[in-house]
Formats: sequence, C-alpha cells, structure tokens
Amino acid sequence: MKQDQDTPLSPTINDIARVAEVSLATVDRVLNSRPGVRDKTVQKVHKAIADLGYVRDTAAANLARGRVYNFVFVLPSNSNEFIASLVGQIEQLAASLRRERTRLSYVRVAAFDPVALAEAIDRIDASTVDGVAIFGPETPSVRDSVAHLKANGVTVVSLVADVPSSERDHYIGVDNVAAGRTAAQLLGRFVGPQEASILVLTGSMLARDHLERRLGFDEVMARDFPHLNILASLEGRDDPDLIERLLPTTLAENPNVIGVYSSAAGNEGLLRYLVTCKRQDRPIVVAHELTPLSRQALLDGLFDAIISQDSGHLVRSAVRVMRATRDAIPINTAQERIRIDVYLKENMPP
Amino acid sequence: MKQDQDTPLSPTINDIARVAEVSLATVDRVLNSRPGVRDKTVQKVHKAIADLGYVRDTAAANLARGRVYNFVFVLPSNSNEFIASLVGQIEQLAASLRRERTRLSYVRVAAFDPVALAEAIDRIDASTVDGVAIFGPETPSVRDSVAHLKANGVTVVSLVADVPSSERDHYIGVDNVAAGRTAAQLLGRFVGPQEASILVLTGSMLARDHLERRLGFDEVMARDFPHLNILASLEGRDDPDLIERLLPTTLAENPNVIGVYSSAAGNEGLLRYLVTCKRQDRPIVVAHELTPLSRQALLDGLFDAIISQDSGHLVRSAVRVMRATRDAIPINTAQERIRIDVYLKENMPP
DNA sequence: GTGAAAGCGCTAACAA
DNA sequence: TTGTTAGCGCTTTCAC
Repeated sequence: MKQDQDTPLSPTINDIARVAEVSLATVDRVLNSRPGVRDKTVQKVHKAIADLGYVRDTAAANLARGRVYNFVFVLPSNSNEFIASLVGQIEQLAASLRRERTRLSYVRVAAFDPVALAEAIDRIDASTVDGVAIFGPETPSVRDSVAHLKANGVTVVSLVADVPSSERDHYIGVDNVAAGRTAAQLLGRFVGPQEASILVLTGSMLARDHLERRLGFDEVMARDFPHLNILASLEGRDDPDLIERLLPTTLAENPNVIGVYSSAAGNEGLLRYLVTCKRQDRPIVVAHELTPLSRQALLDGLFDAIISQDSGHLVRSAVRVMRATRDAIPINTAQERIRIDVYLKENMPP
Repeated sequence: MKQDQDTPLSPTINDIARVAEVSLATVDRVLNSRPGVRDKTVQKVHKAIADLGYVRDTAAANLARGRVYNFVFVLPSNSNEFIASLVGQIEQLAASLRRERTRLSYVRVAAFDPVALAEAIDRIDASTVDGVAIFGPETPSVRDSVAHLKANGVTVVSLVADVPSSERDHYIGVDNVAAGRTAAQLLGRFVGPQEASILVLTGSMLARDHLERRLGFDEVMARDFPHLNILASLEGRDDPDLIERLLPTTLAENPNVIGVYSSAAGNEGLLRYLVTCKRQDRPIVVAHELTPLSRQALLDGLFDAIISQDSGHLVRSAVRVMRATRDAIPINTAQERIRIDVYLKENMPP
C-alpha cells in the first residue's frame, strides 16, 4: 500500500452486475446466498466479485434492509460499583449508538441465582431481539435457556464470566485464571521475601470468575513464592458488611498476614477494616476492578495495585461482537480481547 | 431505559419536514448549517428536531454524500518492532475498513529529522486527504507544515509523541510522564529496599516521549525510593548495536546497578547484554512496548515488567478521532484514551 | 431463474 | 429563500 492517495472507487454491485452480465437482483441473491439461482450464474457472479475485488458496503446494506439491531444485557441485580459502571457504560453507549441504528437495553436478575437467570432469559422475546449478553452463573437450566434463544436465531455472548460448555457464540471478558496469576505475581513481589501468610477474599465459589482467579493465584504463589502461606478463602459473597464482620476474626486467628488478595467485589468492607489498621501494620493489598472507591484507595496507599477490566471496553466489545455475528462478518480478535489491566496509582486514568 | 424491547422507529428528516412544514432540502440545510434559510424557518426546524428527538443517521448521510475518508499516517523510517507493529496494524485495519469507505495509507520519514518530516508533511495533497496522523518530533518547521495542512481543511492528529504547541486537533497516545512514573513505581518496588543504582536507557532527548518518561521516572524515584541512585541517562538513539556497545562500559563504571529502565526502543541491544549476565547478577528490568522480543524476554525472566501502549488501539483510535473530527461529531474520550498497559508474564496477551 | 423498479435516510444539483 | 428531484449502494417486492 504505502502512499496511495489516488482513490480508485470501490466497485459496487452495479459493476458486478455489468461484468457478470446479470441483473442487480441476481447479484444480491448470490451475495446473500439466497436460493433460486442457477449454479452457472452463481459462478459467473463469484468470478466478477473476485475479479473486481468487491467488498460489500455494510452501511448501505443495513440502510436498505431497514435493519435495527436490538441488543439486551442481562446483569446481576446486586449493585456494586463494577456493575454500576457497566450499567453506566451501557446507557452512555446506547445514547451514542442511536445514530447507528442500534438499540441497547438491560434487565437485572438476582445475583448467584441460576433459576431467576434462566427465567429472565426465557422472557426475552427472540422475535424482536438480535443479541443477548449475559453476565451470570452457568447451570444446566441457564444452558437450556441459552440454547433455546440461539435456536430462535438470537446471538448470545457471555460477559465477564464465561460459560464454556453452553451455547454462547462468544465470551467477552478477561481470562480470569491469568488475572489471578497476575495478582499473585504482583502481590508476591510486593510483599518481599519474608515468610508470612496471605489472605484471599473471594465472592462465591459458584461464580466461575471468582473460582478461576483463585486457581491462577494459587498456581503462581506455589510456583514462585513458596515461602508464602496462602490461607483458605474468605467467602464474602460480594457483601461489604459481611466482609467487614469476617475480617477481624480471621486476621486475629492469623496474625502473620502481610498480604491480601481481594479477588471479588466488596472492597468497601475491606477498606473499612484497613483504615482502622495502623500504618505499619497494614497488609499489602491487591484488589480487583478500578472503581471510584478502589481508585481512591490506591491514591491513599490503602491498596497497592488493582487488577481490572475496562467496563467501557466490555460493553463496546459485546456490541461489536454481537453485531458482527449478526452480519456474519469476521471479528477482530485482538480488538475484542479484554485486557487484564494492572493499575498502580501512577497509571490510573484520570 | 431498562428493558425497552419495543422499537419505536427513529424519526427521519421526512418526519421533521412534515412537522416543521418545510421541504427535505430545507431540513438538510438546517442540519448542515448551510446558509440561505430564514431565521424563522431555522427555528421551526430546530423545534421539530427537538420535539421528535431526531438523530441523524450518519451512515445514510455518508452514503448520500459519496464520502470516502482518506487518511495518511506519517511514521519514522527507522524500523524497530514497535513501528513495525504500527505498520502492521495500519495495513490490517486498512483492509477491514474498505467496507466502511475509509482508505488508509502511510509514508515513512527519517527518524529524529524535523526537516524531512516537514517536507513529507508538505508533500501531502490536502485536496485528496482528509486526515493525517503524525508520529515524529516537533519543531517550528513541522508546526508550520501542520498549520498549513490544517488551513487547507485537513484534520491533523499527533501519534505516540505529542506536539502540544502545534496546531494538531488531537493527541493519540499515552501520557508519557505517567508512563515514566509507573515504571519507577514498579522498578522501585521490585528491586527492594537496598541502597543501589538504577540505569536509565533512553532514545533521544529530542524525542518528547522519551524526555517525558524520564521526567516522570525521576519524580517518583525521588519521592518514593530515595535510597536508589539514578544514573544519568544512556542515550541509545533506539539503536540496538549502540546500546550493546555502551552498556558494558557504563555498568563497569557503576558496579552497583540493580535495576534498569529501558525507556525507549532498542531492547534488542539490552537483551544481548542481559543474556551474558549470570542469573544472580542480572538487574531487574522494566522496559517499554510489548513486542515479540520483549514478550519473550518477559517469559524468559530477562525482563520483569513491560510498560506498553496498544498499537492496534493507537491506530484505530487515530482513525476514529480523525473521522469524528471530520464529521464534527463528539468523540468518546474514555474510549480514545490510550492506556498505560503494564505487563507481567502472567497477563500478557497470547 | 431472472429482472425491473421502488425505496431505505440523506444529500445535492437545479428550479422556482 | 425554498422546493423538486435524482441519486448514493443495496435490498426487496413483484413480474416475467
């Protein structure tokens, strides 16, 4: 390519029709692989497409079709900052996507409740909805509901927590095992070489993302930091109050804790505990998700690092992937890969 | 919004024309703020737009306009992996943007050479090019060339290294001061509390990005790690061979170096030196830009962390910003902010 | 099996 | 100052 400033106009279906000596309608039939065209004609058209290097103008196609994309997000109803930020991103993107014939909406479902989730999925009207992005636990009933949606031609992606055995078209979220590994590497390096204990706060071992993080964390801790003793997880159910209550007891039983990995939501409870600690007794803390609270904690030196995933990217990526799946065009996997972001107070976005 | 599955069709200019009791052409004139419409009529149309909540369909507008975006990237001609990856991203995106009426091309210009850069910019044909993304040093002659382009209606963005005083419309790249700060925080924590020296490798102090990184680095080192002695920068001019030659001398003169911050390109030279070190003598290394070479170094334990910026994101962002500027539609600053990525071997993309 | 023609939402001559 | 009309590239009846 290099500098190619002259702009040879792209060929259109008119050019193809002319070259292949058929009508526009026939070209269209071939392009959309609709039936009712003789094999020989199909070949002619394909040849013309190849010869001219034709690429279809999706915008024009969607305009003609009158296509309006309608996507629904299904989110947990417990409201922590991460979910709130997801909601905010959906609403913001919904506004700006209006000019692109794309409608976004969301429904909320009780957290950690597979039955409610399956019901919510079943309530989605497959005739008006083009795609659904689901953030929730995976169970057989959920899988059935997803399969049913898909059978009705709806695109389904999983969000934040994958549901690998289900029928989803794509997973939009980080590799949670790798996120756990990253947390371990960071925390292990930050606490230094002394022998001591590490506390892991988790949400629910039913949540696949939480489980995977713990797996990755343990793996790297065992491999690279054998002098550290990893305590059994504290299940906080993403509930700040519960966490605040559980922490003092656990830490009293284990006076040797110099590091904490907060692998789920509920940072607020942890922070309420941390501010009560004397400066020099405070453990090194690695937590998840950059939110107003955790960013302040980073600034204040209460947290030492944050592992995060960009909620804006999650939402935009979900929409792009659902749209591309709908249009049967390829997706840019590099662009859609959700990064495991590492934030220190120095590289936080403003 | 919540669940809003019924899809009320968006109003079109036809609806506005009907409500405002004017013709399509008049609505169009108002929408594009073209002259020749009575004030009163303008008001009527604006009222109808507001009442109906109209948003213009950009795809249809571009189709009708027959608009084809033509963007040119100006890149340094010295080829290190980072620039190679930028080129790869441009070529890849160019291919996929064909379906979106957008043409991408690039020109290469001698690195660290303001005169050549200004000449290259002057050679760009403002009548066929809609936007230019420039990665290069800022000098008065460059500023003049940029101003000239802009005067001819071309959108100009700076890429990777900002040129704040010039006339560019936007800067696409990381905050390099913050990147330097991040490197310092990471390196300072990783090397531990012992008194020792840190070596900083830079490219050229003429390059604004390199300079800014050094500033940020020094700032945090002085603030948080006063026990570390930061040596004067080694200017490697992004040249692996030069770096490989300079390193042994410098390190012999400063036997106490336990950490290296490689703040520019030329990692290859550093690596050639590192493999010759005995395992236990190797310094802790924080480098810039995730590339095939640096990712392997991370895996091999030769590098301890990488500060990076996503080349795919840079290129996509540049294109989106140039397009939005051209269409005078708002840009999503959160989406266009280039992250300061921190990579450990655990969170590298595959 | 294939083609002609109308139309998606918007723009741009050209008239009036 | 305003309106009419013919497209942009593609899809979709409805004929043949």
